[in-house]
Amino acid sequence: MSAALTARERARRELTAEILGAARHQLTDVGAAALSVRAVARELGLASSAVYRYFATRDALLTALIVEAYDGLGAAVETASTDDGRSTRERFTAGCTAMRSWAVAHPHEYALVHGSPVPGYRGDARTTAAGSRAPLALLAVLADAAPGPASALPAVLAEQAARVTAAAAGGPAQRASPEVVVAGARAWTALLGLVSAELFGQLANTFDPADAFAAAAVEALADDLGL
Amino acid sequence: MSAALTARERARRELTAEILGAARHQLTDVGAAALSVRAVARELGLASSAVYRYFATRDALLTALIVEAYDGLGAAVETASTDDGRSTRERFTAGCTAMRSWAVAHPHEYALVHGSPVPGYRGDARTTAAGSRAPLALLAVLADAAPGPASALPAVLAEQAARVTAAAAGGPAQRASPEVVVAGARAWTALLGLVSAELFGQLANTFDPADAFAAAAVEALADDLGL
DNA sequence: CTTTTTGGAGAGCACCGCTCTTGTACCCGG
DNA sequence: CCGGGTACAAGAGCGGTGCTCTCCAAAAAG
Repeated sequence: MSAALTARERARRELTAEILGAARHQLTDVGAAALSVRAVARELGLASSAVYRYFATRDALLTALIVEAYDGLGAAVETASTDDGRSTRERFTAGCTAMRSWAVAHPHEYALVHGSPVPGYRGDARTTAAGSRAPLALLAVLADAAPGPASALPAVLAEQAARVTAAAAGGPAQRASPEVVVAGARAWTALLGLVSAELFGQLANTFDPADAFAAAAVEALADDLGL
Repeated sequence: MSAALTARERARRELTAEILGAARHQLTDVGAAALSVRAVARELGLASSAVYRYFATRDALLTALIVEAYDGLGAAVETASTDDGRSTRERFTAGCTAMRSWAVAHPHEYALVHGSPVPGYRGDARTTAAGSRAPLALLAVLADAAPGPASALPAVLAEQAARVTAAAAGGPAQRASPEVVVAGARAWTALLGLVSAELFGQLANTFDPADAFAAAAVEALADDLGL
């Protein structure tokens, strides 16, 4: 009964969406740190107290934006690395490049999810699920690739890798061997570092327009994975 | 004439140091986002307006803390990777491990310098100089190592690498070949990503106690560099 | 039609960064 | 040694913040 909504329920959904839209707009405009509930209310012509009927706290609003950002990043990486006849290496580098492109296009959203965490903030199940999309997409690409030199994995690492494949149940990443999971996680953190360094100004005065550096780094990442 | 200080100058220096100490204390306590000038003043029994005689703005106070953090991190990496007969690989992995240990011990300081930048903040010469210490220390270790497969560097990258060695004039990192500079920068961003992922909660539910993962990642980093 | 629920608006609390004014203590030159 | 200029702490205050409370109108439920 999706059509049988009372006027109130319709209004509630619409206003929730509008608040989220205004918050999104303000996020891309001034960043998460400067995002204020009062400004969102102002943009919509509401009293600030009214917004709290829809999002109990500023953090709840941020959480919704975090999920959106994770989903946007995950979708970008997934579509860029889909299994469509290309080689594993091409799919992997395309996924990495998509990750960087999305981050460059949405710097505040990227900072929101991969920058310093908000002081009192605790991620819940929704955010961790959404946050897994992008790394799992890359892991799915690697899942069928030959596991490089099968160095014996320490017990802790093997067990943690098993946790990852368990979380990926149902997806193609489930097939990844523990060695590949660990290598994939390394590659993912390296990619995070590459993009974060660029966006957070760590490359200023050195590899500043970072396109060439990022391209080389992604290729080197693929090399290191034996692709 | 360091002893010939007027009472005012002495008081000024002491109070500046005390303010910085209180700010440092509050930073490690509640993090940069929640650091407030008023709380610093409260901790010292001052009026908040008095603090502004010593630091013109909250950002100025943060800048001082940023320089401190960069210096602490740089010193840790430098001492851990000093040239004392150990192999290049050992010095490199020790430097990487020191970087992670420092970050784990000082999470808020690490987030301050390598997390999402403060909205309106612009780093000045002091911060960039201090910020170069740690990566340059690692580059110094790599400087004399054989440059891996000498893949022809794109012109942009070669020129940017030259900028790095120029900035390292006088230090041992100056001797690094462009290929080594690029490889070192890749390793540095990878290390940043590794530590950031751990500290910022990106590894939650997967490689959560990250000691084993970090150790494996650092070894892999050394492998990839051909050490 | 009455009662209950819902969602606005507005005032208010405690905090923030920062500025301005005011009164005092110090420093220095005559 | 003492008067003028200056550095400085304090306090009030401005405009902003997140969030809570009360109040009231409108919608839903009975």
